[in-house]
Amino acid sequence: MKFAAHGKICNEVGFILNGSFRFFFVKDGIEISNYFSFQNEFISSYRSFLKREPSLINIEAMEDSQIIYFSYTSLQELLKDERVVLKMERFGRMIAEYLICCYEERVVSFVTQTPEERYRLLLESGDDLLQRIPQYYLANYLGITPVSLSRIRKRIFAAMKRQKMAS
Amino acid sequence: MKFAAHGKICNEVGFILNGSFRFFFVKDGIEISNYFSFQNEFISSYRSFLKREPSLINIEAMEDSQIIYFSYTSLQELLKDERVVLKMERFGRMIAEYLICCYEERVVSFVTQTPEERYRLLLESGDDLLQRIPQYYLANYLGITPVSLSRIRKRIFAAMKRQKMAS
DNA sequence: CTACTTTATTATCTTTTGTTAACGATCGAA
DNA sequence: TTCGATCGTTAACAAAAGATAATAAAGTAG
Repeated sequence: MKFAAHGKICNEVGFILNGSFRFFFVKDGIEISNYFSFQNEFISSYRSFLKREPSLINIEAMEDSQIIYFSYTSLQELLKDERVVLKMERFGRMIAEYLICCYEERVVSFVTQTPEERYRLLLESGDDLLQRIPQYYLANYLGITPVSLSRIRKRIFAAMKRQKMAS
Repeated sequence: MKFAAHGKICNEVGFILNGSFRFFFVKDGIEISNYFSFQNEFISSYRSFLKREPSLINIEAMEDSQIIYFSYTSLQELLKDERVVLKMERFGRMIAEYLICCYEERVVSFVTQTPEERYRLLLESGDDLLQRIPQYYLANYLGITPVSLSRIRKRIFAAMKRQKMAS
């Protein structure tokens, strides 16, 4: 299922009940995965939703998934009722703040860490991501090619093996 | 002037009246600049401000600057008054949404573009950034070293010169 | 189980980046 | 003006990443 598409205005904000979604771009005809969301998370091409501009990104289900969502027009309808304005403002704020925290950490990692460091930290965190998405998606997520990630893995696991031998 | 410091909780959200601020990390004793803000922009280590957690980033004035700001405690005070809750919710939402748009574009550029492409696009955009910050800050911002940026500039300007000769 | 497709690894080669150090250029203070 | 510090460029080398192709491993459908 496609939730958002490049070049089209994103008219919904969704909440994943179960399943998983992938955020990606198409560059030179190749898909580059950028982010992954699982149950109990909000998804949206939020910039497009807010600014009413064509989306930069695509969002697509990776498996059979269930979501609930509200549309931009239904949000506008709701906001005609004074009594719900406050709650919707709060709701919008919470979604935005949730997304900010995701983005901030991600930008930090790109500026301060090498791809190898990013992958090491992900390994140490034991994040679900490692189990739930294929390695070539993960490579994109880290900002490198699948081939390069494979080499990084080789380096890391060789080093771990040496450590084990020494102990 | 220091607006936010690594390891300390950020208690303010500021708005720049004039001047400029630099966001940076310290890694292995070296400062890595990550973002820059100028007049009429909001600044905050917003994740720290929201979550009441130690800041990951530092924010510091690059020149004499004037800002107005509100503190977390004054925000809490304000929110005791029912009549301002709505406006503050909206205000918080607008700040969060503003920051999201900055971050989203930045993450996209890291995943889909090479450092050279990022610099080329910045050149083409004619962004003020190019005039207002030194090149070694810009290098950090692009995720590379100053030496590497210098090489990229050489490549680009050599290519431009060749194009000019041909025409 | 086999054949086919997809994903991961490995190899080779080229390009780019990081690191370190040297060299100019620029700017401000003495 | 001169000294010193800072910033940008360049050079040389090592390390890492991209591109491409071949191979191995894993997963799927028949």
